[in-house]
Amino acid sequence: MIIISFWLILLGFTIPMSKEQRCEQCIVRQFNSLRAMSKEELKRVSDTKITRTIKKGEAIFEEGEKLNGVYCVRSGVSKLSKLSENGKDQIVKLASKGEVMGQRSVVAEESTNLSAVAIDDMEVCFIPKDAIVSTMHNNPNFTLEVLRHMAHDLRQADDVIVNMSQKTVKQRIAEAFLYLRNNFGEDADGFLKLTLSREDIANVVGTATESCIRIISEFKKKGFLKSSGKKLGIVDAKKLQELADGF
Amino acid sequence: MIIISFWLILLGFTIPMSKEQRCEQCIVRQFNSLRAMSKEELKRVSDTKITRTIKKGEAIFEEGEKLNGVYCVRSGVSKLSKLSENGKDQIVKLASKGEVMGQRSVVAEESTNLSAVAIDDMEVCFIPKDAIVSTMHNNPNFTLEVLRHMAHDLRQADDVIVNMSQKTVKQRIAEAFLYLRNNFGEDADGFLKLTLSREDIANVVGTATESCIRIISEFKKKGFLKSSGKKLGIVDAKKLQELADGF
DNA sequence: TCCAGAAACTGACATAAGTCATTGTTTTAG
DNA sequence: CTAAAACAATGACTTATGTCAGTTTCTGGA
Repeated sequence: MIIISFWLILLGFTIPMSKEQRCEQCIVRQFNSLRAMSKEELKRVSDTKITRTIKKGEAIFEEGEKLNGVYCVRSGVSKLSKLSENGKDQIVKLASKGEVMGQRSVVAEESTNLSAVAIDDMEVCFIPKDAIVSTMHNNPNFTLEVLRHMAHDLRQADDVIVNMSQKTVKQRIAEAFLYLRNNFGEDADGFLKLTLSREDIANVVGTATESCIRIISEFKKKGFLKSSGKKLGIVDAKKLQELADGF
Repeated sequence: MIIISFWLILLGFTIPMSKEQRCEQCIVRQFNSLRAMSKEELKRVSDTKITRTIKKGEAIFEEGEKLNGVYCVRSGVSKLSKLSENGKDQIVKLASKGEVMGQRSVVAEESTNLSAVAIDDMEVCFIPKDAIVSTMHNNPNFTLEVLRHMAHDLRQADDVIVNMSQKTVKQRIAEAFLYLRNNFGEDADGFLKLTLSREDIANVVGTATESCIRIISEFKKKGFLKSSGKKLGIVDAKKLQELADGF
């Protein structure tokens, strides 16, 4: 029995941070190695950072590009997606404040397999490859922490594969909503803070937009969800959870 | 356009080896770091190995177990699978000669999320956690190589997720056969060397056994596959490839 | 403020894939 | 060698999901 929602696994998790966060903290936290990076290393990373503003809908990088560094999200949310052969986007992860995008490509020295597109207006900072690579060469503990983090991610990818191939679209949509609430929160009126288009939700769960809309409508009719304009909110989390778990 | 078959990605790849292979070579190759491990380290790994024989159908380890080491396959083939909530097994990888099982759990210090069951009679050797962990602590290059390997795997896991959610069962079965031929080879008569049950094939592609059987029958009727007893062989690889790519 | 384009929604329909039941065919253990 | 068990095959049927086509509702910019 899987205890942690697989959407939580699929989409990663947000790391809470103060407003005064610095980019190097993104790296440190994402790589899970606060103690493993020395002061000088932190400083070097900090010195080389470049901040960039990205408008809603704009791309940060595209599938196939060679990245010569990683991007750390300071504000806003980005979708990391991959184009399938039939022309559909599959969203593999939603990256928000404190998360790093592009590490895998930098570590493996391959071009990215994912595109990053802003869902909101965003602010990201760029950390050049060299800063990371040289730290890894000089600091074994840092590398080890990164390794642990990746082993963990890899293990969870298996869970996603199982869920993708064995849960119904309805179950996956129910989980997606619970994930969105748990990770991006809800406002005072009980609506989800992060508003995704139906198409984006469909691309997260890997289904057709129409199917997604139909199931959302059904959930609204049954009183599991509510909506107001573009905003969606969870009414009956328990029922959604039951549904996601297969009754 | 994905060039490498995603089954190749999903199931990993076999590393060719001589009969005189030693377990430490499994580790070195799997971790892709022949040059990164010193002689003494190799010796230590070699000294601590324990060889075990496993009969067809027997489990090497089960989902949820804590592993205190990794297993290296010397002969035979093992399926690494995960039980889904609805009681079906999803095969995530087929591990054969030269491949290491359980690294992720050891590195991440978590219990396994996968079960390993022998498809053939097998011989595996066990390398205790300590041997690996101490090498990682003392040899940064080794760790770095392991990290690169994992970053690569993680990237490919995304591809599998996309294919699982966006290809039809027929496409996935076609790819599975091409994968089996490319990675386990065929005998003089053109039959696949590795014979999987229909149920196992179904569990690899994530479908019902009956659907799998039906599609295999269809492929035989159309002259893409041939069979003789339990053995299956590819007749028209080009057609299968076209089918897998979506015509 | 109004309009154009995007997004959301709905219906009708086709098709892929799962389930259940039954029978035939191999394997394997005794 | 034979019987029981496991595996493969097939038909009939249901259900889930995708596709196409069209309508309504939002939303941002001139």
